[in-house]
Amino acid sequence: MQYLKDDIKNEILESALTEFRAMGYNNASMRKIAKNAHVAIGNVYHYYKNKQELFNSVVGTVYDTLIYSLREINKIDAKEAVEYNFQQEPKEENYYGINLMVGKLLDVCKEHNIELLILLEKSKGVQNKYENTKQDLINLLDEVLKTQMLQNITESGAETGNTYITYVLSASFIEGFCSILNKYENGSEVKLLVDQLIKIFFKDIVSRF
Amino acid sequence: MQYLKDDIKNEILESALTEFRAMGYNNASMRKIAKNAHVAIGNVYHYYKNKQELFNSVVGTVYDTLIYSLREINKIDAKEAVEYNFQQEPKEENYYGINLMVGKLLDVCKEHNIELLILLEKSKGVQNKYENTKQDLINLLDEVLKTQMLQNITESGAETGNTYITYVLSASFIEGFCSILNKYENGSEVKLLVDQLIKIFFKDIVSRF
Amino acid sequence: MQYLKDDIKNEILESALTEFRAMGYNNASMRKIAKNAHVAIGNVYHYYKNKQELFNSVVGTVYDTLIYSLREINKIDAKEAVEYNFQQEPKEENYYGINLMVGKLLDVCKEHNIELLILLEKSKGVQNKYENTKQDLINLLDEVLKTQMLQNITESGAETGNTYITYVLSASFIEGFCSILNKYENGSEVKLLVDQLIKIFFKDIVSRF
Amino acid sequence: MQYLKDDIKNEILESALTEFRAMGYNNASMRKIAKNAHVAIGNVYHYYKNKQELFNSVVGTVYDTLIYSLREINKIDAKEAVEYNFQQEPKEENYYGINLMVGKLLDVCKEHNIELLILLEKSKGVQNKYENTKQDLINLLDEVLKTQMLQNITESGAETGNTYITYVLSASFIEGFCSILNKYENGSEVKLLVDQLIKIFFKDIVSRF
DNA sequence: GATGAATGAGACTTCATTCAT
DNA sequence: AATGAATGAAGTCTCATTCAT
Repeated sequence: MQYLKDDIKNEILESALTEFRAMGYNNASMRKIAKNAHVAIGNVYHYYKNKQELFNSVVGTVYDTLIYSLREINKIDAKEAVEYNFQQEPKEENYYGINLMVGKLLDVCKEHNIELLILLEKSKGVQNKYENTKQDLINLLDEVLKTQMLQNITESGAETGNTYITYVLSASFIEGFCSILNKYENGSEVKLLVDQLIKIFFKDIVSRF
Repeated sequence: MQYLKDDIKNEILESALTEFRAMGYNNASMRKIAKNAHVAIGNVYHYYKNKQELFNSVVGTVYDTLIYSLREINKIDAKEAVEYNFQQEPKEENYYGINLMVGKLLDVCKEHNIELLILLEKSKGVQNKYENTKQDLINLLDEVLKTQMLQNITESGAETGNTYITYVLSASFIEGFCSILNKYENGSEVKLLVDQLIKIFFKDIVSRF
Repeated sequence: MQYLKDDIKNEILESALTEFRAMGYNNASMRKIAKNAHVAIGNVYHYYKNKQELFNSVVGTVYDTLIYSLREINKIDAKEAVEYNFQQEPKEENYYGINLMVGKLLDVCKEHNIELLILLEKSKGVQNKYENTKQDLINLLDEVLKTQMLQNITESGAETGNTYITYVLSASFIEGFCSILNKYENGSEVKLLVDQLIKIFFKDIVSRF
Repeated sequence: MQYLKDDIKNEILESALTEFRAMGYNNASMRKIAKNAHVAIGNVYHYYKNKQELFNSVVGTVYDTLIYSLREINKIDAKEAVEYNFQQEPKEENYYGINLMVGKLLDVCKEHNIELLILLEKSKGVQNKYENTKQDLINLLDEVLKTQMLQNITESGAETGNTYITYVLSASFIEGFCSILNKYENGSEVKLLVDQLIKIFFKDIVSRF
């Protein structure tokens, strides 16, 4: 019975994963989730208290580890971050701590691309913490860019112009990250592409302002 | 009477614009649109057959001109595009036809930031052509990058690696574009930021592969 | 095994008693009953065919003895009732057979206050005989009052007015009785209060018409 | 249209009145209400935001006037109440301010027997103020009896015994009141019976303790 | 005997759309 | 042309009851 029970839970979870990914939280239908899991609607509610908690079960773990990582990154002072990376990799691959941040991201979500994707792109309408994850991520990246990169640029004597540009870069970088997650489920392929994306975005970025 | 009728149509359109932008197609409420237009719900249906057609009327024109431009750009062979630009601007600002493409984008939508935004970000759930606009745009940009930029890279002897990276770049660039549209409604401010974004993305891009 | 089985049945019964009293028949939850009895929901249905029958088992005995008593009282002719009481208690405490009736009530339910309470106040929605117990009780009391008390009043030359007043008195007396059951579970305390209630209701009642 | 609209509202209201009276708030079905009003379920929600507000519309007015009266009665000090009545009626019809209280009750609800009945007997499960109306009424009456009647009894040297008896009397009196409301919709018939009930309950009550 | 997973009708509620006025 | 009342399918969720294990 235990075995069967887990089977059903998984089928529901997978059906939910599919539905949430396809429709987003708000437009996902509990009925459709039940149907595609070949389960009566009431049974979905046997395993998950409500839609919110089902969503929870889909993305909760990924969210928690993500948040934990973000806090870790926040704790590390900008300078330290640079030094920390310095000891591990050649300076020119450092790109202002982005590697650190994205690396942690990839570590914790290695096997949960889709969940992370849902969390970032399909959680509109959820009544709680999840809804703002993408914003939080963008804002954190924006902050990192502002405190580190912009400083370098100013020191170099160049004009930064409208500082909203760092937010734009953050948003577009996160989007690029998401489009990689969308395409590849294999962790190592994701890593390769993300590394290339970081390089293309941030190598010599000062000179392009 | 014709005049009055147009007044009402416009009020409905503006109300719809606001609602679609705020809620997206699926979660937009016809009742709220009617209410904010100070019009009875039935009267909305007098002017627009249904939600779909109202959406049509909000983004249709922008969509049509956008599509027309995309086709135009598609017609222009890669080489031509480069030459075409070459005659107008210094080569190093050319960035492989991106300026051309984005320039056309900005031209046609100069006064219709919000409509473009809705078209690109808020059309999930629309049952027709509109839903894929963003994809189409990304795909076109991807194609441009593949036919021009990748060729240059190959010629330079560098490794391109996974060619999906151009798609990723396209997606993230379009996202950056959208985040600018989201922030600024003033056309010239948008242009300034978009130009900077293009520069940051594509200047010396070959060397960053 | 027989012993164990009875243990479980009893635990279910007690849990049901609590739930029915707190929620009433309609809003009682079979799940909660099972949970509080530390028994699987399926096992409740092993012992009791359905909610209806579980209710049966909770109040059935009390109902049967109650009905039996009511029929007994009905059989006893009004005059006899008076005489019967006459031999046991001083006349002025007789109050037209009410003591007889309520006394029997108290006798049969001495140890089952709560069941009687449920039967009288919490059986709304039950699809059978039980639903009308309170009505039946009120009607019987009404009949007793009509055949005995009203006759006395008429003989005394007073006006009885609207004879529905006896029904009203019956209903309010039963309610008073219930509110006592609700407050006290101890049989002797209940008896004291009920006796006082009878006195307040029926002593010299002829003179108050 | 206005005429029609009010017709429908009334039909819904009457259907709701019937359903609430028969089933109580919790077990009343919005579908049944709609069906018996010959109206689509959605249309009920066009007129009334939800079940709660529909209930509101059924009993709200009666509740408000009732509460207002209760507060008025509370303001009047016990002694004053006696004197106040004294100037209007012969003392022996006074019965410790009960007439005042019940008279006000009857005044405000003269044409709304059923609504009052629903308020008092069928509002269990409502998530707000209404649920406790009957208790409040009983408690108020209990207070009046305790502060006035019990004092008289003590002065007379008699034993009051368990003072819970006043609560029992209050509860049973209110029940009698409700059973009258249940039977008669005609205001004057109700008044006659209620007056008789008061007399039977409270005339010479001291001597019956 | 015992378990609790599974079922599905029905609860309240929303909303795009239609239609009589 | 304009109104908004009316419709009903579909949304989330509950719960008595059944049944495979």
